[in-house]
Amino acid sequence: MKKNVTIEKRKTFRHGDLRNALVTAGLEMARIGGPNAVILREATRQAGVSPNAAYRHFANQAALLAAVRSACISRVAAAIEEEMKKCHPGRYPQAFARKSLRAVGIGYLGFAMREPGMFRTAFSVPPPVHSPDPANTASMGLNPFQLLSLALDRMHESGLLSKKDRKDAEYLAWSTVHGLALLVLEGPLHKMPHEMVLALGERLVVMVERGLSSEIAH
Amino acid sequence: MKKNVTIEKRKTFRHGDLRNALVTAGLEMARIGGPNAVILREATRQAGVSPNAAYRHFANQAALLAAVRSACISRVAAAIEEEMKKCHPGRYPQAFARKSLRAVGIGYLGFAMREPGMFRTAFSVPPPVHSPDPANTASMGLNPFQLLSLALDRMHESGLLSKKDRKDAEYLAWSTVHGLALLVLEGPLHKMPHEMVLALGERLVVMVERGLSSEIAH
DNA sequence: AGCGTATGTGGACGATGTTTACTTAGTAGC
DNA sequence: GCTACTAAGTAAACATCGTCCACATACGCT
Repeated sequence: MKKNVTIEKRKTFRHGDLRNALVTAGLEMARIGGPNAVILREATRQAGVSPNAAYRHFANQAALLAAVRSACISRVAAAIEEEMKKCHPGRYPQAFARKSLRAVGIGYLGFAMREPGMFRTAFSVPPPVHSPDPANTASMGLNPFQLLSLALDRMHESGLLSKKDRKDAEYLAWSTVHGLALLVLEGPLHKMPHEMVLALGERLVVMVERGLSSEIAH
Repeated sequence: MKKNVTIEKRKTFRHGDLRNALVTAGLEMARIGGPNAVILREATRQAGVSPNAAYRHFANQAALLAAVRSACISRVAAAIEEEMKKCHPGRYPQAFARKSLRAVGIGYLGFAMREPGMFRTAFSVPPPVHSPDPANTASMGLNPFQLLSLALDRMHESGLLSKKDRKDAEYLAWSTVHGLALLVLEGPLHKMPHEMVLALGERLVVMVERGLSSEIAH
């Protein structure tokens, strides 16, 4: 029934790479069942090791969970990057800026839909995302928050956003997509069909783009 | 050390109101530690009853948690109502509509800041909020989602929102405030000062109001 | 009065996180 | 190359949690 992928009974007394094995196992559990599903004992089991061995690498299960969370955040960042790669700076900086902002929002939401467990794990309880912890980044070296900032900078530089409106705009923009994602993943919008979520996502980023700037209409 | 407030050793064999006592105990635990902190055994302990007694009133701990969640949602609705009571329909329907929408957003966010544990408990995993379960409502008989709908209806009726823009607007608006609340409560914005959160909340509802309608500027 | 049943009790099981004490083997120093 | 240090894994135990089973109690209906 249970396919223990990783228990190929090692022959060395030392595992060699236990810390990583535990995080990997935890990541898979998070992927399937969210943050509450990352069980310390189960991780050691999958690594083919006694429960206590984990305590040589993590202070407690919260520490393990924190490591798993970092990994999840990196995945989010990677998903956003993937989306951002699709937009190139052409001759119209404003179009580029808009596309960048949209990429962040859609990348974020897309990941949430594709990997609900990891997404929920990424954003719960005490993540030090704000401080640029390299463990949270993907290939560009930016965490999701910084990727969003980048997109907003492009908006500002291209004249789409005044300096005043640019300030703290990441919080507003992020709130929006994050809220939709969580309402769908573990909230009352639980059974909303995927395509509708994505359609709402499109409307949402438009709303953000329009709503951020105080220029047009007061 | 531990003040067991409610264990006044009953003399009747029957508790009389155990179901309620358990929910109350659970609510307090949720208030302090969020959904993960509502422990079935602890609830029975506080009610001065053996652990299994709970199973005469709830199928399992998930059922208890569901009841607690409903109570939490009611509190959210009550907080929103409180805020909505402050705005009266005057001679300017549009002003009334705007104030209503703002009331929903601010009431929601305010509750999230005041009662983080209950708020997090209210919106996690499988809440049947969508169906108008009377257990989720407050004095007006409306759950948070319906209160939001009401405010948006006022926007529409007063001409601030076209029929097209009105459609599904509750999802967009809700996403926004909910996202900010969760980012602050259990996300990366964990240590943001309260006043800044509320200031952002103000900007947020403005953004929603401006961003919802496609009339002005496309 | 008697009885059915809703309600509460006691004891047990498996699972989890965590601690304490012990074992093993890789490595650094002489 | 031997030895001693120490990082890494093991074993056994404990407290807590959710849950199941069998049993006890007393409320309220006939």
